[in-house]
Amino acid sequence: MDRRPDLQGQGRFKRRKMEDTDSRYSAESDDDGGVKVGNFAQPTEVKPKKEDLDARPSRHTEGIDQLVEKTSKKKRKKEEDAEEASDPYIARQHEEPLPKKKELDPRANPYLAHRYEEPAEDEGSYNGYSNGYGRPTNRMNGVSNASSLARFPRHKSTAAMAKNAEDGPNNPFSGQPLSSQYFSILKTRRNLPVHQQRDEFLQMYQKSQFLVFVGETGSGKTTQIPQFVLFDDQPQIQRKLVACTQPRRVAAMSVAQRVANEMDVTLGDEVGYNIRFEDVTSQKTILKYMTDGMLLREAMNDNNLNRYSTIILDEAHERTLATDTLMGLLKEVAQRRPDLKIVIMSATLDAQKFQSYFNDAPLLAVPGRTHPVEIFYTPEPERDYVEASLRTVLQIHASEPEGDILLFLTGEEEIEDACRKIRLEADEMIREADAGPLTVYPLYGTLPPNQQQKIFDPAPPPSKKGGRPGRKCIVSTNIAETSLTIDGIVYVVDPGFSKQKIYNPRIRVESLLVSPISKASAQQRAGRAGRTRPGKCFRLYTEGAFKKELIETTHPEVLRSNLSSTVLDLKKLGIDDLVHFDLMDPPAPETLMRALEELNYLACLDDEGNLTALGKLASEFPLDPTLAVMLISSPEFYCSNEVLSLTALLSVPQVFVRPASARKRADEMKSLFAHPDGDHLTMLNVYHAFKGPEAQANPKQWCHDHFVSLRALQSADNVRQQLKRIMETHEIELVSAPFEDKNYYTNIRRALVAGFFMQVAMKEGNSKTYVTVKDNQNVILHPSTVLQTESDWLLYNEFVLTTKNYIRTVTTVKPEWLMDIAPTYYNITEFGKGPVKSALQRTIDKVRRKEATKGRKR
DNA sequence: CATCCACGA
Repeated sequence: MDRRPDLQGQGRFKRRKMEDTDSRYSAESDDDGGVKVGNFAQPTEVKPKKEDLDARPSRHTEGIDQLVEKTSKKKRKKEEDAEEASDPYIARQHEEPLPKKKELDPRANPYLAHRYEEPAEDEGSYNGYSNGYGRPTNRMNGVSNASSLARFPRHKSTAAMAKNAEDGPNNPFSGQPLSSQYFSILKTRRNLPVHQQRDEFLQMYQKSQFLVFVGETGSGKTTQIPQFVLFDDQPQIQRKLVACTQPRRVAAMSVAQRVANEMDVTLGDEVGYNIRFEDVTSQKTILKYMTDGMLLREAMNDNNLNRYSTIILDEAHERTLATDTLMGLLKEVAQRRPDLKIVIMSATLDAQKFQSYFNDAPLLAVPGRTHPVEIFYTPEPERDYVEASLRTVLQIHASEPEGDILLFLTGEEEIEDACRKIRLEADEMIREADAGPLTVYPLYGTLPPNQQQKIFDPAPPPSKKGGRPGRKCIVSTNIAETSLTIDGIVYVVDPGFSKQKIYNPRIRVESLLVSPISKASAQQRAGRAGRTRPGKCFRLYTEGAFKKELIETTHPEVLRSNLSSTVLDLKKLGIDDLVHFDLMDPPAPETLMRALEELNYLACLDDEGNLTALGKLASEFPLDPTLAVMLISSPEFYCSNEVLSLTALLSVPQVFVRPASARKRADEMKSLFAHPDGDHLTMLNVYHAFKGPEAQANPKQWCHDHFVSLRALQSADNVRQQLKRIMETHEIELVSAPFEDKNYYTNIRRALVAGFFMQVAMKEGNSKTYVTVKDNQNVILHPSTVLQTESDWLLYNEFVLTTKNYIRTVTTVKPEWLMDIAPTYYNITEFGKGPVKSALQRTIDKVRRKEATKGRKR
């Protein structure tokens, strides 16, 4: 462990100039109806000035105009102590004698629950999903009957030729007669802005391997460009496909459906999509929409992406980890495969950066089709952005013409709180000032889907005939910035903050921080007001702050994340020389070093930084390396069935639900499942109970009654099946100790150590604080833990840095396990003097004494 | 006493 991959000399941050962009919002006069919203300066034209982009993640926390202290949270009413509830699910500690199996109430018996029948594999939901990525495409020469297309010269076609083929009478790809619906869609398609530049696009596409395509919202790029490519690239001739990647699953699915309609084919035939758990493609497929993560997975088993003739990366400006990794990979693949064409599609802001990254690729820009949005700034900085946003929303409701409101806040609690206050104030306005009705909806990712759907309900009608019109106000996290589009929004209120992930490689912690947004984000938010008609955006900061304080674009994820998973991916993608791998924004060398170090400790990389057998195996799993290593090691601990369930549970959203209205009952229900050794085993108890006959009789009711999330558990089931299949493919044994075995739970806790030995904290003296081993961070238990006893050593799943340093989802472990299972990491000579070292030394001494006693007895 | 932005495999 003394040799580490040498990372010296690669710590340069790339700096690239940002050019002026053309994306600005037109400013219109402020006199519609003579209504002026007080407290706002005149609308101003937005034109970002030239600025360098510093590639380093911002670690500062100061606000936009000034550091805004959040209003102190209302102290919650102390809830009365819950009555001692009887505990049918509590797992017994094995020190106690076990009751005989027959005496157990089946409902109370987690053992019976854990031996649930493995459900028959539902092929339907997987649609032939297979692990064999890059399987040969045995497609027949699909379009022999499409005469109009057969004459197409590959990579020499024109818009006129395409138009001719599109005009029918038969479908150029399937040969079938075209429907009347097709021709009606075709008419609207030809009105899209991109259509005007079809020839220009084709010429650039034909002459260059890389092409950067810039199109604003409403240009039609996501649906049309892949079709333009299809006519010219003719992937079916070579039995290849055109891929178009999306950062999000819903987008991949819905766009594929739309394009299938446009091309008058059945979804899954010529046009399909591929997301995790769902492969809706067939031998016929020539255009495939997919998530960027999915294409990355495929690339791991097909390093040259040989299945594809053209790859289109859509929404590249969002700079997800997968997009960035793919871009770096495609730069290399392009050299090995001169026949592969690559189109990068992005919003305007980053165009030049993409161009220069892809060897000065040609750029084509197409205007969007949106309505103008007036921007208002506050003349003075706001001290409290939550208070200011409430005031602004109410002011809009009081004095602006009809139209819905979208307010951006940072998190669930803030949003729910704001919704309550707006409702209260609005009711008063209706009573006292005859204001129109106002419906307020919260919106955030963890909200159940049926409640998320409510935001699409129409605004309320006037309360009486001829009364003032009603409107709706949506209070949302960043989810409404990109993932969800709500039509009918006319007013956007933007306080200028969002929660962002930050990674600190020094202490290996990812944390969420309320931070100022970027100019790009602010523009995106404002744009949400102009989807259906001209709108207004109220920014709760000064114009000066916008110009001077906000960074141009949000730092890409690759600069804000722990990269161990990405580094493992890159190794599997055949990138040997990470140091010279050309990422668009190279991460801090310390981050890369940390990732390599972690993977080395996990034995996924050897001391030379090469992928080990374990590393190869770990990369087969769609999991973080820690979880993958834990899962792969679990048969050694005779509990791979259980660890498989646990891994699935740790990969899905929180299983426990705790609605504000029923916190006490939710906590009571949770305590029914509590295991004295911690949260991991508690989650396992929930899962086993969920798979038991009582819960399966009516899962929805059972989950509701027990305050657990049906969605999360079903999703865990899904993940479990996928992981199980991968285990079977690679012949990783599925084994369990009998539940009566006194080591049943100990085995699982020891297996946890095999992956999470780097995430362990030790108790500090008699206080409630813990200190993480090696990184020496002071941490406390997250309030959600079920742990009652104060254990000296805890293994944690997550380090959550919010108001305090929390460790969340914890399990008690023993120091002798740590040294036994992870001897390299717990090599005592590598610890500096301190409480951890002394504690480890005491453990060694204790073990030695025991051995000695044993020896004498013999 | 007190509890996580959004995605993805």
